[in-house]
Amino acid sequence: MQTKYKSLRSKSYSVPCELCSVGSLCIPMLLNNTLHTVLDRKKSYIKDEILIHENTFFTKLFIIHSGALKTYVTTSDGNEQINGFYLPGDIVGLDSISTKVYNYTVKALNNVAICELDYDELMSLVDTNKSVRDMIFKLLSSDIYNYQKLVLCYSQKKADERLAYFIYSLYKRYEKRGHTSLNIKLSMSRTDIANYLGLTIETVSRILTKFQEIDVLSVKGKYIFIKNLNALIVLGK
Amino acid sequence: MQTKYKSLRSKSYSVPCELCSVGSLCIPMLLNNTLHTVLDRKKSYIKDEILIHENTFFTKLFIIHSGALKTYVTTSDGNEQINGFYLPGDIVGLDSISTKVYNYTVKALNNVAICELDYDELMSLVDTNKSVRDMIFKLLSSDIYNYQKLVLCYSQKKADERLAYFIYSLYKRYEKRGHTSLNIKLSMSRTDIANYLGLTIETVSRILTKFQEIDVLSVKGKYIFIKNLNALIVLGK
DNA sequence: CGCCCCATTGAAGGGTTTCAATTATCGTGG
DNA sequence: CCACGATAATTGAAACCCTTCAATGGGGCG
Repeated sequence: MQTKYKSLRSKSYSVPCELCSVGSLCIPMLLNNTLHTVLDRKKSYIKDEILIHENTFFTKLFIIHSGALKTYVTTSDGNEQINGFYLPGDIVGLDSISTKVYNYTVKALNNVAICELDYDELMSLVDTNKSVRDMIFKLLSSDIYNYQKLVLCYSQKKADERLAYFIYSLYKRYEKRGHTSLNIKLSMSRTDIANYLGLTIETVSRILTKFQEIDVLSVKGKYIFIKNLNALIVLGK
Repeated sequence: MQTKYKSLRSKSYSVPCELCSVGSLCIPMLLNNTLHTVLDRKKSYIKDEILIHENTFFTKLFIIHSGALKTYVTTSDGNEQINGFYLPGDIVGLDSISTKVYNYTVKALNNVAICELDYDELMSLVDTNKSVRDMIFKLLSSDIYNYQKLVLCYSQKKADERLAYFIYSLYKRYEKRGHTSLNIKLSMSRTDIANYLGLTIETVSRILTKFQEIDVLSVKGKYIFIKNLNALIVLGK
């Protein structure tokens, strides 16, 4: 089943629909042909294209099928402040349910395929389908859980711990979607990583060389090979 | 209306039920007398009492009526790591919907009055009542929104900015619940604040004296008076 | 009143940033 | 295909911020 998808799509990372955030919602609904309106499948955006501008009106959630996104806000001094990176299977926009607007700009880090979920129609689905309801609650809740862990990460960890945690979390997010390779291709620049982690690009660079010196990673441009996963986990906390 | 509540309860901070997180859910439901089972109102816990132990099975959400809570996990080296502080109107446990267990220990910082919401019964209410459904979604979503901002805070801010942001966010959380006083009584120790902010107690202390020297705050033990709110906001970012 | 814990203050050390220079990589055009 | 320029990444040295270690001060509770 998974191989079938792999052969059909995804030269790089993508997620078989069965492993997507929306999980059971997606495939069966499509098969039943009941929900074309809710789920607008696989819109494509090219690298650096902006999907959503900060503060525009919230209407739909985005689920990444393939590629990667970043979200950022523009600070008062005109700089870009990255909120997060989103990988295949991730869902973007859950915070906007409460604010009614998108709280950040969403930009494609490379060519992406996106499934778009109309929120209002999703809500009507929640009312009629308990498993959808439970899935959405679980999605929201696990997002909170993940953010809580992220807050701990940032409030407590030093630079090298942050970076180790960041790389390991990339690995784990891919793993959860069925990609267990120790080779990771970074979709984002060092500048983006530094910005996101609240470090300088120089520090990120220095730590990456340090991680190579102690044989935890092998870094070549945007490609990272995890030579010692356990050590990386320990470094990340 | 609000004054009525103020006179009835709350020597220190508490929230009139109309301003509680559950908002419209709480009062009308009780008045209708339909939902005694969902909402177990105003259980009391004394200072330092543990409401919930980490990793125990999740059954209900906690809404604070008066007093304050802290949540923490025990790290591998046996130390306490504080996740957050909860004030009147706040809701605790939303992350546990996905994990099915409580992800931290919940402890009373002083004598507290708590409303307890059974999750399963809340879900049946979600199915029958759209405004409840919307409220819960909004609660979950705004929690995500707040955590996103918190992640930005911790990943980017220096020690003095973190502390300024922390104090201002305390002020704002009280304000949202109807307490606009510039006098804040800290429910937690310096040690707790330092732990939570990922700083040392010495740094917290030094920054507080600095904030006094520049006439932003006046600090006397657990009491903080905000002398210059705008300056505090600027310092916090 | 005295004890203990919490908070404050000071000086030295370590980690991160800043500034500056060099090297590597990518896309473009010849 | 190579050369070139521009951008991204790496490396080094000094400055700054926060922590660590140590000592002192203060407030609450028996």
